[in-house]
Amino acid sequence: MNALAPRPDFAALAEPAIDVTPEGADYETVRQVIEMITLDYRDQPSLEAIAAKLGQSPTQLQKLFTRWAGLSPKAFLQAVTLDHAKRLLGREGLPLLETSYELGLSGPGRLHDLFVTHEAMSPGEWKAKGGGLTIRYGFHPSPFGIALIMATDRGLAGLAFADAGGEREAFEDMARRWPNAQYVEDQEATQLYVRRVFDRSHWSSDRPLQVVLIGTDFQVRVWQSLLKIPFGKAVTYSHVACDIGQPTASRAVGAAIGANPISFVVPCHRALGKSGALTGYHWGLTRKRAILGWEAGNA
DNA sequence: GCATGTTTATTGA
DNA sequence: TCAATAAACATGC
Repeated sequence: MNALAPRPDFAALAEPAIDVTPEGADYETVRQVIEMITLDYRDQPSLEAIAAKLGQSPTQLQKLFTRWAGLSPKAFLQAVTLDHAKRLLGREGLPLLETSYELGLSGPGRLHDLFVTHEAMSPGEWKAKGGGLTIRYGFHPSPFGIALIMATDRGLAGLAFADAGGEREAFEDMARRWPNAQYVEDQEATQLYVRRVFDRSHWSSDRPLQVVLIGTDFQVRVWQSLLKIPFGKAVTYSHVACDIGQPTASRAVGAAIGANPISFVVPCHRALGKSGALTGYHWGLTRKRAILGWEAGNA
């Protein structure tokens, strides 16, 4: 009774059913710019050279990028350097994590930015690997590429990113986590979440976003810890390890963070290596840079 | 390069 | 089926 769960028909998945927001359309361009300047940082390509490669005029590109990130390309680059990252990490100890915050499993977690109430699955539900669960999903344009949203009737359960053409891959990646769940495409249901998550003007404590954390006990503890990191700030993997009371488990923490199913909402992008270096990101280091830089520009 | 903790895959009864 | 064991990791010295 595994692997027999009906899989959606991707051929029928066609083009985005909703209108593409400017930000959504821009990301592809932005992504290429970031990739280019970070990969070839050795011989820092000029804005002009980059624009030429993308077939756009330098001024146009400059404007597009600034509108997207809130930062000029140059400032953006500075925002993701080691030097800046160290500043984000704050002074020694665990400065960000011991803020007033109640850890009750389904209590309203007080977030600094995106207000979220989280709820963990019971061990039994976890063991069922999604069995008996109906998950509605949909693809939507987002400021960071195509976003795949997955939701149960108890709240948001998954958020993945994909570049154009990678939708199927992203779906498989997510579906693997809960192999026994029933998947139903429902753009209408998931669209609500996209707006809530990616439009900061919709972030409010009045109507907190409802999310469901589906994972092992250890993973859920790590994710809850991540939720305490304020917008535009960052911590190291070992900070998180200390916060959950296992200072030597930083590597395990890394693994758990990597398994986080709700990227962006659970800010896995705000975890850095101790040196301030960006270490890894399930959905691509370039995207991690993009999100971090975007937060720097919108802080 | 080695210690580290958790999860997942593998093996052998 | 199940437990013991090994291998894989978004780390940190």
